[in-house]
Amino acid sequence: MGSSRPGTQSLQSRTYRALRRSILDGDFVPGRAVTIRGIAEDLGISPTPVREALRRLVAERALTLSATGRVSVPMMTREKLAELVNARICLERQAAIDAVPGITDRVVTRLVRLNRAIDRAIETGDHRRYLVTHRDFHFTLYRVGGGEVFLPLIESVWLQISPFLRYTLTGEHLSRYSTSDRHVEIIEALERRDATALGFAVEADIRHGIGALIESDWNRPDDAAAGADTAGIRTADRESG
Amino acid sequence: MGSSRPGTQSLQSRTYRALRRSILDGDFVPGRAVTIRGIAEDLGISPTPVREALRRLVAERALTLSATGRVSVPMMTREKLAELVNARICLERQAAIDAVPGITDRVVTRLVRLNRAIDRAIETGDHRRYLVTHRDFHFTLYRVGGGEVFLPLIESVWLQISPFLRYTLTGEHLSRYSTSDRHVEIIEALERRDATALGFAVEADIRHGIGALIESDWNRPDDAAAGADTAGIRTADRESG
DNA sequence: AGCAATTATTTGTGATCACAAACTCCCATC
DNA sequence: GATGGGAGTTTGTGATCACAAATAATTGCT
Repeated sequence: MGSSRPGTQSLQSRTYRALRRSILDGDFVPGRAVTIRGIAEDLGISPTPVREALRRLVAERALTLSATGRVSVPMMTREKLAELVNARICLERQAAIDAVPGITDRVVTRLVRLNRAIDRAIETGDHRRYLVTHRDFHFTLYRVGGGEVFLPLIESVWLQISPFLRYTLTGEHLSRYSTSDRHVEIIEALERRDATALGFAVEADIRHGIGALIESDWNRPDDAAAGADTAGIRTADRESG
Repeated sequence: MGSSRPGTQSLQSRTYRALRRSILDGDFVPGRAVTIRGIAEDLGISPTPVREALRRLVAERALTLSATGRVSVPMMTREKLAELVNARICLERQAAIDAVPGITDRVVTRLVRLNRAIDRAIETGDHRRYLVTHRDFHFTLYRVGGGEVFLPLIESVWLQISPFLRYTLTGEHLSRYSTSDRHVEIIEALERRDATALGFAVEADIRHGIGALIESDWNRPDDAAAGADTAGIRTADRESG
């Protein structure tokens, strides 16, 4: 209605999508404040659609709203990360299992190709491309059996984890803790249409990918937190709101 | 900031809470259109905060946004309900299990008391009070181990199911399919701090509560759907957006 | 009467504005 | 030098307005 052309989506929607993508791609630093007018100026639009896009991301727990109304990228705490991993396992194992009946050879082929793309990203050290292909691999699988319920829930969890990945999947970790071998297990389970094995493979993939990186980063919380206004992990930071 | 008094919450927040409560309490009829200006007039406020509250509920999947931007209470489909039940089982079983370490006698006592309140609501046929106490029972449990991750996810699923309960948990069903016996199993598992048994009890409670009602309503989809502008269940109604 | 086209109304979108709370920066004071 | 207070700036909130798309109502035709 406010759209200039009929085919064009709403400004609020496009803003939301742009911000969401930035978050998933790891552009948002935990703890950074996000202002409505700031983004509005960057995009050359009025504050109104930006406000709505931000509030939507807050509703999806991708961003947090302080008691004073300020929007910021949430901090990660040890407890929260543990919960997020639990939630990922819960939801994604079920989503994968639900996908089994709908799995075709075509899907498997695509997953194999995506897995190769992930390996390439790791080899070349392309962090951003790794995040994109890795995400594509998982959601391609979940979309198969997926409906309107599980996918949004899973996306919400991924949005909450994504800003934190900046501090973990970088440099040496990226090559050392390659997840592609776990993905191979997932693919093999899919080829056999073995739901039980698939569930275990997905759980192993999640635990391996996140769990290993928790320890690696937990033992030296200073190198990331030292940098300027950004802080990676705080032990227990109760937020109001 | 826009708040007239310092202690007062934002209008948008209060509007959101009011609408959300109405949805959970079953006041919203599936298929009904919700207009921004309509609610704004009812509450005597400007459209701005109402729009934000609605968009937030859309983000939480409590309401749907059509391609034209119109907000309405979502329709229920067979597939969607199955997914919602799966999601409830996934998330709530895990939330209950996570709660076990934090369970105190005090919590158990409160759950027993809430369970009695549920029974009273069933006996007196107070549908609204049943919904409130039933919800309170579950979330009291989940809040124990609960953090900032699982509870919002679970709440989102409940918001999606709630409008549909209007067509199921009414009159005869309310008394016939009493859930309190399943709640007793939950309480007993809690008293023994038996996480495994608790998981099964929660799953049984969810399957029993929803599953039985699926059949009962599925066999006669006309009595509810016949009424005026409201429609309860549609077999497969692909929505755009 | 049934149906299509046209008009009228409703409704969402996005911009702008006023206001107050929150934040920042600076300086005076201890 | 560190701390507390105060002026200036930034920021979120909510109201209002203009506009276009969508829906509803009405008219006109067959």
